[in-house]
Amino acid sequence: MLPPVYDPDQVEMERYRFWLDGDYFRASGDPDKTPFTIVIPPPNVTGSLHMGHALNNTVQDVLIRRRRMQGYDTLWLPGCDHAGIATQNVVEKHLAEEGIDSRKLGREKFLERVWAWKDTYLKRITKQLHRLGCSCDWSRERFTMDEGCSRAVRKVFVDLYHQGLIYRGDYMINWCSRCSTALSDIEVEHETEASTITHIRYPLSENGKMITVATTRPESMLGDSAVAVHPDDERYRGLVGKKVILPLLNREIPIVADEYVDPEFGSGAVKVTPGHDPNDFAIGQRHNLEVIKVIGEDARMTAEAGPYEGMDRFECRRQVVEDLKAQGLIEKIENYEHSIGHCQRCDTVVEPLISRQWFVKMKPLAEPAIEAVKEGRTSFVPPRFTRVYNDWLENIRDWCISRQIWWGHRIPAWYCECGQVIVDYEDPESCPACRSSELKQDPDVLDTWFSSALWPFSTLGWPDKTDDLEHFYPTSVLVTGYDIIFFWVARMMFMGLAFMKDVPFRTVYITGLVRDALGRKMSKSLGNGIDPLEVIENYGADTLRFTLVTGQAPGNDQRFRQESVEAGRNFANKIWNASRFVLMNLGEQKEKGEKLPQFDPDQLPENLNRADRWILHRFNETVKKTDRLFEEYELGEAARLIYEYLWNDFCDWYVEISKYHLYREGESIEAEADRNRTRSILVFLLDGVMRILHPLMPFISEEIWQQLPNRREEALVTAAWPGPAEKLDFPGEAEEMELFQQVVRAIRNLRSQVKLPPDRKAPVIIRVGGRSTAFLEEEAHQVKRLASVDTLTIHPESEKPKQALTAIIGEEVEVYLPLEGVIDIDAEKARLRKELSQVETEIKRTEGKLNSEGFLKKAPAEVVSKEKSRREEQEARLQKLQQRLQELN
RNA sequence: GGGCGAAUAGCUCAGCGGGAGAGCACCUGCCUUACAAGCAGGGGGUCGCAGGUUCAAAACCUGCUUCGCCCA
Repeated sequence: MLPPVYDPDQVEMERYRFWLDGDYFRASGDPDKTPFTIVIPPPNVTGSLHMGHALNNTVQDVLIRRRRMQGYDTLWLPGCDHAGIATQNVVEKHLAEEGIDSRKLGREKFLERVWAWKDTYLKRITKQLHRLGCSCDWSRERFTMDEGCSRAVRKVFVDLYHQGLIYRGDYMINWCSRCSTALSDIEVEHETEASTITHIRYPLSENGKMITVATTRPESMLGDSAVAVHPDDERYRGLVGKKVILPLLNREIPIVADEYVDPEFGSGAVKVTPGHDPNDFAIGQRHNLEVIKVIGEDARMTAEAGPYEGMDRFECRRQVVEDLKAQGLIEKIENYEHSIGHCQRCDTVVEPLISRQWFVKMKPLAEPAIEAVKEGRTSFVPPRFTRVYNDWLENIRDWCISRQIWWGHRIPAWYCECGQVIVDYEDPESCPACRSSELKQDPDVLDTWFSSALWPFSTLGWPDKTDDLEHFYPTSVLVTGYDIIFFWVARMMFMGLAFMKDVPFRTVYITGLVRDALGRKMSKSLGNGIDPLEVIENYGADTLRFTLVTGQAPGNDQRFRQESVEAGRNFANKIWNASRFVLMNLGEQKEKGEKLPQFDPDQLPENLNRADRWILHRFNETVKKTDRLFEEYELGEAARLIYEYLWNDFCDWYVEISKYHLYREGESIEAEADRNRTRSILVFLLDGVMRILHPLMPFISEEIWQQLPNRREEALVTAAWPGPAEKLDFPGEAEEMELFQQVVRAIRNLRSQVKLPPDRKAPVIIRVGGRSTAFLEEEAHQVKRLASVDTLTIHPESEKPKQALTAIIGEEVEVYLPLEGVIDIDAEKARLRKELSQVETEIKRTEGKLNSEGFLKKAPAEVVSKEKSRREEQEARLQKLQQRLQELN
């Protein structure tokens, strides 16, 4: 028999093995079946999975498992990303710890080490996804640098180059001197920092009069090639075209007029450094200014910086200020807050500089991507992220794709000494222009996101025309965090549209961040990250999954708290024990290996009792509602609904009620029929709830389901998803059961007032009128059991005993708990008064509505009649309460 | 500067036009043969503030405050 406490450790390992052995996760590729496809956001091979991955992959697994049960040909395609800069950094650091300098190791040897690293971590990540229960089709696993994906990258690069959408040139890029590579605009993170702004005086050549400019980067003045003022600025009108002497270097530079200058800011004159500022670069182009590079790739000053050559950029900043001060050229230095760019990967301050790099021309690619979302061919959940996507694509700048690192897809461009550039699908042997075979391949690699952008089709076999590509593209849903809408979602969109002529996915489901218990972002530097594997080891994967899903509303951040995990663990244990109860009570047939009578919702047995009908009704409602919520991606709400049904309806009421029937003595045909019917319903309900629970908590549900009798399918993972059944709708019984529950609760409440323990049975008298009499009499045996009553009297003319506590339920029912001893009259009066005032408030509210002409005229009829019956009920209660109170006085 | 989100019970959060909800915490009583990771009962809220729309607002609109995020 099952142990009384659920032990996920044992179950989960075995169950995952069982699924793999049964090959249940493999997509058939059957062209006659409707596909449902998700490609995994490939985790970086830098390390292990964090809580964000756990959430992201849980959501995907939930979506995939439900569709699989619904009969779709589901493909969840797994894989990893080579993560260029990130991985190179990690491996370099690792090697440094061994005392190895990567640069000295050389490109080939270094790459060998990275491939080895990749193998190790890929295995680790795969194992982690297994532990989480992810039902990926492992036979189709891919890696961004595998042969196929690399071919896709090459094809896209060459095609875009030939279309003129990829070009090479000298432009302002973001440079990380620590990673020693160029970065794209979005790999730079801007942080507002407290800094200073230095106001420097530049003397005019002609008369030595001063013009003041302000800068947050004084060292950049060494690279100034002009001073700019606004063309309409009266103060400087006469000076445009004149020259100033650049201090320290004594270079003569012009004063130019440019619309870009804000006359309101500072003195209205700005220094122009085309070599080290994107805006200044633009001004420089308009005025044909010299581009002077004073800061080099190593973050040290170049020869152009004259006496400052070789100095570190920040050291130079101090020195320049000091030297200017000495010459009396500093007007003032003010505290100033401004935004400073940092490398996303290593946090080093990024230097804007001019460099020869490869770029993707974005406008022509972005437009179809904007259009596709406008037309609704791809939509965001929740929809507000559409704007984030649009705004970015509408203001997009060209994408710098070359990186000066080793780990990644090598740029397929060769340079000949004759100056010819060769970009081709195959490695060239000789120069088509001069026949020389002295060709050098570009040493750089591509931005990691270049290959990630192709992921939805490169993984399905593109550029070959494969069956998978035909069947599974476009994919159904992409699940990802809002932090990579720009990096990844938008780029997959335009690449998919450009090369597949269709969107890569129909829906983009955006998840929020998983934060720590205090609401802080989990980070390595803070050390506040929680390892999902540790949670799995302590609580089980189902618990982790349930915790993450219930904590989650689409697009919103969530906090990860120990208490929530424990709540999830308790739920898993509750499921386990409810199942134990059912399995332990299947009776003699089970032991003899005989088949239990099967409950068939299409052919309902005649002897269903009220509670049976009620729970079937509740189950059916739960199926309907959760299915709708899953459809709307409201996974957290769906999980909550299942939780409530299972715990509050099934366990707290139906299981308790069923005990009466299961434990019924006797060999009579009727008693046996009663037992068997109850057993078959318990099994049916357990089977059903395991099905709707399976996507959320696959391990425990499969484990329990495997132990059920009457199984028709071989595994829950591929068993049918339950649909709503009209025959299970019993609204009448549902309503009656609600009153029944109220009566039981009322008795329990009265008992609790006088602290009667459950083993002290007591008599109860119920006075009841109207329709409720008959059914309450029918359920008397259950009321007695559930509320510890010995003799229960139910009658329309029941009199209240002198010494008794009273509860009033609805319009028709009064419950008396007679007390032979002394009752605390004051306490009872206080309780009734409190209830009275609640009823009065309620009546006031209802009256307010019903007295309003507007309400009667404009509100829907059903709302009005609901309010009316509510008022009647409350007024009946009011009367009874007043009467009881009077009796006590 | 522009945009987005959050503000609901002590805590963490659902609810998003028609009776204020859950989990945890708290108080009371129970080891009742599925479960003490449990059972039963209970207390606790001018739903951030101010206007407006509506017969009806926690929910919709406008403004504001506080916090957080993204973009420039």
